[in-house]
Amino acid sequence: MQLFFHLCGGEHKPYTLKTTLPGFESVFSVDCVIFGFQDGELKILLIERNEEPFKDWWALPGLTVKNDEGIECAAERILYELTGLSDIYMEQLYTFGEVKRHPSGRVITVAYYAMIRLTGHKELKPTTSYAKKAFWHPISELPQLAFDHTAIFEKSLQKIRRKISYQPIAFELLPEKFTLTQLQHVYESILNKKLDKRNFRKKMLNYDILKELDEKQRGVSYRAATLYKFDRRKYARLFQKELSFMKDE
Amino acid sequence: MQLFFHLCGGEHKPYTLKTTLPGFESVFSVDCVIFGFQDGELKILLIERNEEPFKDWWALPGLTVKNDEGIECAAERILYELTGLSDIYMEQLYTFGEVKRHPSGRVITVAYYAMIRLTGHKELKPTTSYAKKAFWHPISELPQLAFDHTAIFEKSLQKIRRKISYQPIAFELLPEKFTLTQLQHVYESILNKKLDKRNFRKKMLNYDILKELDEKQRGVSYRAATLYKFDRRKYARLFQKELSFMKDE
DNA sequence: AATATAAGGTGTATTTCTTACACTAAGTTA
DNA sequence: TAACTTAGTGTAAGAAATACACCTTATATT
Repeated sequence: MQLFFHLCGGEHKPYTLKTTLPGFESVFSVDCVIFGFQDGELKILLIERNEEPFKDWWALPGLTVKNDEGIECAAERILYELTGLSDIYMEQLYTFGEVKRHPSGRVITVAYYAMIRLTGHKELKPTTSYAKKAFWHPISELPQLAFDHTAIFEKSLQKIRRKISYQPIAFELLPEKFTLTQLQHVYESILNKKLDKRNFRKKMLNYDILKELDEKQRGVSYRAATLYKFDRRKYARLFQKELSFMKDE
Repeated sequence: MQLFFHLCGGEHKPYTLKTTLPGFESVFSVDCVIFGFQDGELKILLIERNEEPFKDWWALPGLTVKNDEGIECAAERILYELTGLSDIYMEQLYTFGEVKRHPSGRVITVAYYAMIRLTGHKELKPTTSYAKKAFWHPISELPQLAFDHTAIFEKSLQKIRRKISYQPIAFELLPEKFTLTQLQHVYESILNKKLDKRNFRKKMLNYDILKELDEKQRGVSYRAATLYKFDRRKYARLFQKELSFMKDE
């Protein structure tokens, strides 16, 4: 029954779990890299911590997994609490279990990444207690992050860079109806390189997974572009073949 | 301080952790899919369990992570205890955290996969207490596995199938010196499809990551093939470009 | 020594994919 | 109506992928 103290670990405990992390019923946590696309840039959602350790630092949103809760569910809970959204594209990224990654004791965290559609107006919910505020940060200029969160973020970026070349995840960041130029910008910001417009369109249309709509973009000055939709049916039909999107260089 | 019982979980406890899993100091475990290549087949190492639950079933080798032990280290421990090998290619696969995946309580497991060189003679060490024996099983005819281990295995296979197309993991399964045909057989058994001999060789040699040796295969009846070595230096030079191995169909 | 056996090793033509590249068209604003 | 800004389009050259069949060579057998 010494379990608790074992879990809290030996040599390094500037805080005990009991005092600093009330309700810490488990040493599993979930951290989440939430990607969004806004103003032509790839961004992630960070919170400003309201608790020790790393009070006032920026961090990835995270939670402790409840004992009767699946890890996946915990990840969905984070998203819901912060954004009010559910039914979001989300994948497990990696599990970080360095003995000393958390200064308060042994905390193993399972990292997820998610992609959400930012329509631009949608407000972030007033954040939960452990965070003062939550903000979208462009990935090109992230602040220093708490814990090993910088490493977690880097890993998530690597992962989506690879993934975007064989799975249609770019669409998760765009509104249902989008222009080819917007889509190209998503690819460009994830891959961090410029793509050729004509080649991009040719390739993308060739996959035959988009549906061209009768509708044009609205509310832009200058010529409006045609809108497209991602066509899940067509994609599913092709899915066996596993497209190779934008294999580049 | 009810922590322990929380962790052991609510509705489902045919066994208590205390009695069935002595020394169960943590609810993290590590399970490992260990791949080897033998007799032209891809195999994995399974143990026959010597303990409840799932006594007498085949299972992936697994361990409980110690409180002061990194997850990675735990994974290496499994390998070492079973095979006496260390310094092995090993990667994290996925974390399985379904609330009910373990009948004795909440056990979150981090799965790894490893690839080892089977020279054919090397004996498995007399196994540890929780296992009666350990055996190499061809992946084409696996028995039913304990817990959710079948799902873990399937995921590992998916992962290496993808990975082999962009990273040189096939070499991890072969002896240092190998023939091109052996290499092709590794690709074929991971991808589960026949490849064209001439195209395979052309492609593989084109990458320029192999070193042709002055040596021939020995001990075979019939014509001996030239031996090759994987050249890590050459590979590192090319690494930026990230080869696309055997992208098929 | 001759023959049979089994795997080793090689090249070419076709098609498909990738890349590089620049101008006209259309809608909006002043 | 002129100026601005983005939309939208095609082709040629090079690279990579595929499909395909036979001769060579080392060993084992007679």
